[in-house]
Amino acid sequence: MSVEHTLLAVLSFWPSTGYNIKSEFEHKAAGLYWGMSYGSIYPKLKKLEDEGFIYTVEQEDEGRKKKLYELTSKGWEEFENWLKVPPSYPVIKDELLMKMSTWHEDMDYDILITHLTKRKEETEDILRFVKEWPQNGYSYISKLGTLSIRFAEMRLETELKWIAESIEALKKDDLPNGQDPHGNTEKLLERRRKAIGEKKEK
Amino acid sequence: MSVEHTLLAVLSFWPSTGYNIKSEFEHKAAGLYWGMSYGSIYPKLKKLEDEGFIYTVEQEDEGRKKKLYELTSKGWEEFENWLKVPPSYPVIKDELLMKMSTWHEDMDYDILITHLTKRKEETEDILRFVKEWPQNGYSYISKLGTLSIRFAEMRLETELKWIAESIEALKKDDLPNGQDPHGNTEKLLERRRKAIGEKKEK
DNA sequence: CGGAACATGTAAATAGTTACATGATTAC
DNA sequence: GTAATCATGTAACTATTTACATGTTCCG
Repeated sequence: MSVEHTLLAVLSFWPSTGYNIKSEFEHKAAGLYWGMSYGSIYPKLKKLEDEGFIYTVEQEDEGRKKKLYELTSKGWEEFENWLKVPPSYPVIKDELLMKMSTWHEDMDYDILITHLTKRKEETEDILRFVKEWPQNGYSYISKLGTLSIRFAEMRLETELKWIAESIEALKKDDLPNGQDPHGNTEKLLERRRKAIGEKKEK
Repeated sequence: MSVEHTLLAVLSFWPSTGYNIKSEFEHKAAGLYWGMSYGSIYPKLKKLEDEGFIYTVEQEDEGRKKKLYELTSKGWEEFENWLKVPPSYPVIKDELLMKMSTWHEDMDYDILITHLTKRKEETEDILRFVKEWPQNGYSYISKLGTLSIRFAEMRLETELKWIAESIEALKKDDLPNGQDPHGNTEKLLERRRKAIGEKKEK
């Protein structure tokens, strides 16, 4: 998914500066938008301007000088054509799931519980924000924006439910049965013991 | 999140080849793991070997010659230390949500419904896989793997529920009310009309 | 015997972040 | 007056993908 189109999308709401775009992304990272660094934003804005998708509305009058960018007709066209292109399937990179699914039985479950607890708190924070956002009285949220936020909300609630279940299962040592037709759990632990043992002998 | 640690994590299950690692990632993209290209995998495996985290177990005997990589004691240590590091918050890049939340009222909702319908089918496919995976009789899934897969399942089910609700709302034109204290919806449409209009005059 | 899948790798291009440089304005 | 925030930008680095090159083995 291209940074360029994300910038056009943000500018479609209202004319913005590079700095402002970055701040927008800062806490609205509930899965609807995602972070970009200045090192990406400024060069891309320049590129989009050179290509005629956006233009600058210099604002020197009110206080600070800043470069407000606005969509051109070409920019609106490009943006709307992009909206019509079927979106690619989302990319989710969740280190916690990766770590959890590769955790092995010779490793302390308590550390995993700590990871889950930390995640619980982070998720609760975001959920709190997501719930208040459409009711704070000042943010602009369109009808479809509300529908999108509804998804973020549902997803976060599902996550919290899963975290609670998982911590419970880990604490009670009441884990579901896996599927291990070839005794891989034992093989893994054996490979590990052998590898670590060989080291000790040296 | 580093590719190196992901490779160590995959190799912790069993010794693998570069080619094999890539295939593993191919359909288990249910959010637990994510894609990597050969252009990333092979150089990184070499690097990990040079640094003593993995070593090759040449397999010329059975059929094709291939380089099986296995963890060294140093590799196990690095892997387990990585597991203990608190995971960073997941990154979700969902183009559909981005498009939906920036969709505006002068654009045809039918196209958005098409996007949602496509997403529904993709999600159903993955959910089907995720549900069968721990019961197919041959894949190795640890107890914690089952717990992780459970999350993928819950998340996908939530997504389907939201998609159904959203399509319904769009079809009936029964959308939730947004929050627009400054008349931004009208401003947006006005800016757009003006931009497109200016073009026509030329 | 030919095509699909297995298997390894590299070079060039592209994408994106980090760290730095610079300066204005606002709030205390 | 000084620290925080607003504001723009670049250079160097790091990461990652794409496209290509090359060869083997399995299956029909």
